[in-house]
Amino acid sequence: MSQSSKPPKPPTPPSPPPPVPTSADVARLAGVSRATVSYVLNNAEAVRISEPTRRKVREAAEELGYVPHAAARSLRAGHTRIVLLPTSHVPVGPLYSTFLNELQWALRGLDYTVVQYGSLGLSGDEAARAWAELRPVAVISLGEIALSAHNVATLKRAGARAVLTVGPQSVPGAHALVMDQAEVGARAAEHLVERGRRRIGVVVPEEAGLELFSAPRLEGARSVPGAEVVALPMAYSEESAAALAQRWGSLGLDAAFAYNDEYAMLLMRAFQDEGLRVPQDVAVMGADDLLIGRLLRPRLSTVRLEMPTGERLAGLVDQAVREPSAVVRRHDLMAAVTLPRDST
Amino acid sequence: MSQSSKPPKPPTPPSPPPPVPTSADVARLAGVSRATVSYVLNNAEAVRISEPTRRKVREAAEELGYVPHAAARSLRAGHTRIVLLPTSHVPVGPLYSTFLNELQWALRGLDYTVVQYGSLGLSGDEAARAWAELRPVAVISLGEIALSAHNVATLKRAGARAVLTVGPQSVPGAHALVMDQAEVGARAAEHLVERGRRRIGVVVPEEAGLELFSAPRLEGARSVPGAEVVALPMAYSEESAAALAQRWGSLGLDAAFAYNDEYAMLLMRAFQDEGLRVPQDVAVMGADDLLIGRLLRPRLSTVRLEMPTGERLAGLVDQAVREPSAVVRRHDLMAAVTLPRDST
DNA sequence: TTGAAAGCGGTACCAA
DNA sequence: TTGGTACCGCTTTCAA
Repeated sequence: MSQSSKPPKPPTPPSPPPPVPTSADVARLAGVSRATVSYVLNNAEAVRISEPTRRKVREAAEELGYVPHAAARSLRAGHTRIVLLPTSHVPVGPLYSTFLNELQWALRGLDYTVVQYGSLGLSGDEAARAWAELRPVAVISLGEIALSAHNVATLKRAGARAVLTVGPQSVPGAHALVMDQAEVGARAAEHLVERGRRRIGVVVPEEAGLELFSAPRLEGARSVPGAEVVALPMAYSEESAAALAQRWGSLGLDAAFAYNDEYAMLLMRAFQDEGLRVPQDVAVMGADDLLIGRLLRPRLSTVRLEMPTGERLAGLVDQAVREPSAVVRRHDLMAAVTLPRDST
Repeated sequence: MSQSSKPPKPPTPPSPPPPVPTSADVARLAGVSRATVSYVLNNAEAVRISEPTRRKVREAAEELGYVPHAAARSLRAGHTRIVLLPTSHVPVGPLYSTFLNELQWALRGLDYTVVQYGSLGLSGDEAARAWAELRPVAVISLGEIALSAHNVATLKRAGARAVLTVGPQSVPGAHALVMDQAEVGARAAEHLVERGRRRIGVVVPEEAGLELFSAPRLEGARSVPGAEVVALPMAYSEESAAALAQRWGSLGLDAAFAYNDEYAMLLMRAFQDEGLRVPQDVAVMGADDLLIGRLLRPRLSTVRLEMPTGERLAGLVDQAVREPSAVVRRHDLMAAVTLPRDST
């Protein structure tokens, strides 16, 4: 651009953001080559660099506040250490939070970079594409988005060495840890039948995104001999619970199995406000063994699904990444256990 | 490698993973140049490509299952659209989950890629470096990790155009949305004093990672004239609550302000099991206005901190990214409001 | 012990 | 309307 004339500047080009320091800048400042910088900062074993040089490089990097560019690095390397964890943040409870924590911790210990990718409102195809763009070495789908075989293929073609699904159903091509939600429903219904109940209302959340869990729980309950099951839609609100409790009498039911302990709590409260006694007039059962269940009076009977530890899952991921073919596509089933308390 | 001899293969080199398709592969298959592929797939406005060519390219991409490489793209572009959301998954409740959902949704609508980065167990420095490697255009710290001015500088030098903090304290260099946790404590104590209580026990969680919130809440309560405040450590468990309830009589207190509604619920339950009447013998106050607070009997009085909507925060981020200098470093304060119910 | 240079995948300028 | 090509930042042979 010519310096002789001074064209009117646009309104606010205040300061062109200062350029991000690169390894070339570090090299220049330290008076060495970019190669040397790379060797020093990565503690390359295969090459001996003199101590004075190392110091110079380290100081230069420090002075400039140099941080390597992950994208450039992985582009060159041809692969990443990213483990992608899709999340769609349904309020799924502290049990799940704790598990996520463990998992992230363990994966970081294995030198993976855990990236949670919010996929709320994306279709399976859109989500899979978006994830594939990041070239993750592994994807762990916790069942919050329904993944098709085609989606799994997309991810694998994009270099994913492992795709694990933890959810109600297994997906072709992926290593599946099947949480059999149907078993949760079955255990609950069996318990209620044992307690002499026959006509069971199963509370199904109206909230979107929970069908993957709630539908199999309902079906599981239906599959139990001796149980007559009625599906009861209910939202996670006091109003909805109150409405359900009010028409309860006309339903002719003697037990309720709620989607989880939180829905059970809402409903039990509403029952009590209606003057219904738990468990005499109506038995109430929850699921997931949340802490609140033990604090309620009567204490809430529940069904707990054993989760794998985060560490175990992290190990599974790592194994699959190292030897994708060695890991035969097992279906690890997680057991559901009944915890009888006072509400049934 | 020679084909004439057959050297013993290493145990399991089963199939070298098939290479990930690149835009060059698409170009080859479509019989065009890489440039053309780029134009077509990005719907470049500045260039007119014939319809037949477009179709050829699209079909080739489809056939190969081509997905662009985000790292390569952003390397070339010199910037990303990544908004980094550090998470350390303390079980912080549905209020927060909902907010995160809104935020992610709104940011995606603004064409940002939201990446949650699990930073559990990292120091501020380690975390800032790890984040900086991803070259996010913006970072939104929800206060789960204490960010120093130096950390903010690291991020900015790495190209972050906006660093927002939402938390109890403002950080130099960052645009801060200050959630004044002290105000929460103050509101609670004021309310209790109004109700004629003087000696207030403030429940402080023993769980790590909550100090950033709990300490200011305690101090806020201390600052209220007429209130004598005693700090009471308690873990999020029935046992801990029961132990506290047992020694309550010896403490000479007439009210409890718990860290949040969940801790309040635990404690209230333990009080009742000890035969203490709420609110006659002891007033109990929670915080955060969780749903459970309304389900308890007596209904739990609480203090609610108004969160900004996810959409508003997303807008703030976008504005800061577009015009970093235009956004003067405001301190947006979020108000705390008291919700008196039956437990006080 | 250190440096020069190629190349990872994609974009955009300049020519044709 | 399309193709050739330089370049983004980093790692890693290969030479010196």
